Amino acid sequence: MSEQKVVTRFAPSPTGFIHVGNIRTALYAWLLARKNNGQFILRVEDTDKEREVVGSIEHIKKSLKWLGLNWDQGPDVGGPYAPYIQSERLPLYKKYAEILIKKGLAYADPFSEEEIEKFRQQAETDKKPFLYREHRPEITPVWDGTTPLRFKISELKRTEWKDVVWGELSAGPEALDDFILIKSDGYPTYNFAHVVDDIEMGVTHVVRGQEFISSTPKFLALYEALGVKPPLFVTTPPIMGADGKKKLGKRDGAKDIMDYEKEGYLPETIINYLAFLGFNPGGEKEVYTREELINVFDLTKVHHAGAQWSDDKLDWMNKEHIKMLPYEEVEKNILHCLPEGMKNPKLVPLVLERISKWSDVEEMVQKGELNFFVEQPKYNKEKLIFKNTSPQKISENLKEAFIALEKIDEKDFNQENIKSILMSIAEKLDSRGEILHPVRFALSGLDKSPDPFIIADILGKTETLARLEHAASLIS
RNA sequence: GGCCCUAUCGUCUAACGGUUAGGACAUAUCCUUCUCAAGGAUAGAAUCGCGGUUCGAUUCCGCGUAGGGUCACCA
Repeated sequence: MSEQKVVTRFAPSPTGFIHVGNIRTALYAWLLARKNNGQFILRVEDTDKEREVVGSIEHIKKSLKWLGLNWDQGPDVGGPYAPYIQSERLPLYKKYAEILIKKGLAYADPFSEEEIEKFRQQAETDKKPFLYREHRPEITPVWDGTTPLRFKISELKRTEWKDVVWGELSAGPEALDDFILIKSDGYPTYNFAHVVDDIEMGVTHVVRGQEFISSTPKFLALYEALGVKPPLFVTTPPIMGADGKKKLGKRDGAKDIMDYEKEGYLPETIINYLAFLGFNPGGEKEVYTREELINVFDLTKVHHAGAQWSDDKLDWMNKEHIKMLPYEEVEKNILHCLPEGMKNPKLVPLVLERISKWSDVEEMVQKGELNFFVEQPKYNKEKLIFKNTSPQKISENLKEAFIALEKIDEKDFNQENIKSILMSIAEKLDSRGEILHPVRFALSGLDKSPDPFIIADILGKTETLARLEHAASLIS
């Protein structure tokens, strides 16, 4: 009756940054562990020393931390199965290799890389899948560690297994091969090392992308050879690029997850969006907090087909998450993005409704959309004219606006009062634009801008009146 | 090429044999408005094809088609 504790892991290799595809797998593993009060392990699979990129472990940890995917065991925090870096666990793989050798289930590979390459090319010209086992030597030398150690598939059979997400899966005997356990450089292969570690660390749910489905029969053969019951397999669907139909990978321009931080997306947005790309709890709610996600996450509702990435929807979702932030938080972030001289809380509401992510603020500034705040705009006087209204009329209206606004007390010079007073004038005209347009243009100098009331409020009484006066002087 | 997997609006998805096939993003129109943004409303838009099973198929089965994955001393 003892309930098995859920143990999941995220096991990246330090070959650079991690992108959304990697992160979603990590997220599902994390959600699964959190939902079940289990353990989430971070394990570094650095067995390919050639592809290793310096600094990537730190970068990956930074990415996970930014997203709040905290790990219970791993490189920094340690844990009962430390170390959590595969290159520091070499003796363990050796030990497992010895067990297999003793059982007669592993042997030294006598072929050179060139010879194997020839076999492979032959298979290709024959249009057949390459299987090493078809070249398996009769007599194998004793393994001395200088050549690869291969796993000996003992029984060629159809493999059937159950995946938590995909259900019943199977593969023919051609999926089985004498794969390499330990490379000639002494490091284990992924195929071997991850199985050993998952066994040692008591991983209950192996969460990974569907690119591993086709090698699962090999893993199962290895579990069988070691006499260990395999864990549950949780296979996630791929994420497709936004334009093409290809799986999103680094080659197809998949971005570093930290780029999303730089662009000003909230980590909650990334988590939410990623969780829903390939999973849906049912119902019509789409914006979820981290805690809500943990609650509703359900492996049986993870999809099988790939889903296409959409920046549009991501932006929309980020807006939704910004709305959920306390206002002080929003203000802090927007002010942070504004350059010196523009760091004014009054600009925040105006900016807020025009952005979907923090970096949009910088874009607004760059486009000059906020320049009206720091300087008297320069423009041609023709721009003040509203449609067919005569310059005389425009001039009169500007003066009338000036007089009306001048009457407002300095301390009452706010959006509401400005609006009511200007609108009362506007209503009497043939078209409200006859006054609203020149006033707005006099204040902003922009074809497209926020309404004149908010701009006047932001500029303050003195500056507002000065700009109206300037406009009137241009046109008269 | 072998093996494996997948298939609902343009996109993300809901509907665990019976619905006018629902929602969201995007798009369009309208309202609000001098403009833009935001907000509100409305609209168009889908079950890949062909056969079965069934009183009834988006849903189950087969075939086809299309897409994806994989076949390393990479993970």
